[in-house]
Amino acid sequence: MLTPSEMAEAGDTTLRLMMAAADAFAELGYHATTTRDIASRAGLSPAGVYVHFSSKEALLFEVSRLGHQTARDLLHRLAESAASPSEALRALIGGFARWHAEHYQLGRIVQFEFRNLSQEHRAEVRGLRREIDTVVAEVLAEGVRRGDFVVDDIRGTALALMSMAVDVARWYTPDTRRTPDAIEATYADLALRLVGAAR
Amino acid sequence: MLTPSEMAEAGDTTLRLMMAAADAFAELGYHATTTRDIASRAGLSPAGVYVHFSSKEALLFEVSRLGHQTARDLLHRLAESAASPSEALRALIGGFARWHAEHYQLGRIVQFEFRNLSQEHRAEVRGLRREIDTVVAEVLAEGVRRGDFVVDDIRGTALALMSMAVDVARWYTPDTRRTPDAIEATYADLALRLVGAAR
DNA sequence: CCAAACTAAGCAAGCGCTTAGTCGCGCTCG
DNA sequence: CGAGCGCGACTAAGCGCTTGCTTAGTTTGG
Repeated sequence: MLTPSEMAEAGDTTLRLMMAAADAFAELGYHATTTRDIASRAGLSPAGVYVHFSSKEALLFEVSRLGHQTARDLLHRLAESAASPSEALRALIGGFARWHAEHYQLGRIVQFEFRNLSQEHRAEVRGLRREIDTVVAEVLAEGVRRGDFVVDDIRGTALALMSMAVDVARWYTPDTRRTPDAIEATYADLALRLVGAAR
Repeated sequence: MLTPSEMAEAGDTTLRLMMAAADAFAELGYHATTTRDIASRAGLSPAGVYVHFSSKEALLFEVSRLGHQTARDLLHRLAESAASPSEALRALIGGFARWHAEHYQLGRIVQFEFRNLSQEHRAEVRGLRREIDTVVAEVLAEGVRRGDFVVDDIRGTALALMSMAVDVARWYTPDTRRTPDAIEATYADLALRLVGAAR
């Protein structure tokens, strides 16, 4: 019998492969990562990858999809549990920035490896991206309607807000001085400033 | 004799190679670009690249360095010609965002291909990056000193400001709806909001 | 006639992926 | 009950191809 932590470490081989691929893609980039590298990080022979995934690109797609779904679900949860547009925006941008720090590997793949997906897979992921953008745009629209925010270009402001949070994945590493806690707090404050929120 | 536009098109072969490489790296990414691709975009045989550059990485370095220097010089010019910290910040972030749209190929290489440089070349480019960050941080500090800006974390705010502008290179393409003009105006306004500038 | 710019041909290494088979485990059935 | 069978997980070996880069030679302007 395995303890829970052994379970998590040994895990299902498919999941272990996805974690290994996420690590490698984030560290080296998709094209600089070899299938042999992924296999050895997961403790398999080079051929072992193809028992679980039909191609290297299919593995990227599964990792990218998981990342997008996780991000979308996080944002939905954060938006729903907020009492006002101001609180929602704080939670959204703070939480999203924090997520890009804590899960910077997944974040990098989501944000920077999109172009390496096949055309069909890109189309599928685009749907998830639209959902993500919509969450933010709706909070902005509601805030403007209630007079809490002063924003002339909702889509443009939403884009800039997301840019701040997304870019965290580009510079964050575990030995960065700033903690995820501090990042969350900073970006939540900055977000409210960006929408001219009444304070 | 060549007309100026023919000069620019034919150009010096080294420059033509750098432009071809910038196009290819921006479109496909460094590792997905082959030296054969760069050569044919520049109208040379595969071997012709190595008359002018010792390796594919050396070519990336020259392109990256040119991009960093151009960006740094632009920011210096913009900061110097402004009469107040508010005007300086408007010019810096608006101009930087605009630059990342108009020169999104160079921008992508500067921001997203950094990790593919050799260790020595990374160190050299890091120096240029520090200069770029310092320009923004100094404008923020001066604005805070004069009481024009209200900012508690200067480095953190500078980082977020740059993130907004840098991220333009990730999503911008020539057929984007938003024009560089509109992007400049939007981001200049957003920058002033981020620092709580008196309006 | 020489140096610099360029090319045709190709080399060694590494790539994604396949093939042919081994291993071990649960299940049937005499 | 246990011999044997089927099957999914996995590997050793390697195939065909592309890669970055080199070599040996040709062309060309001064």
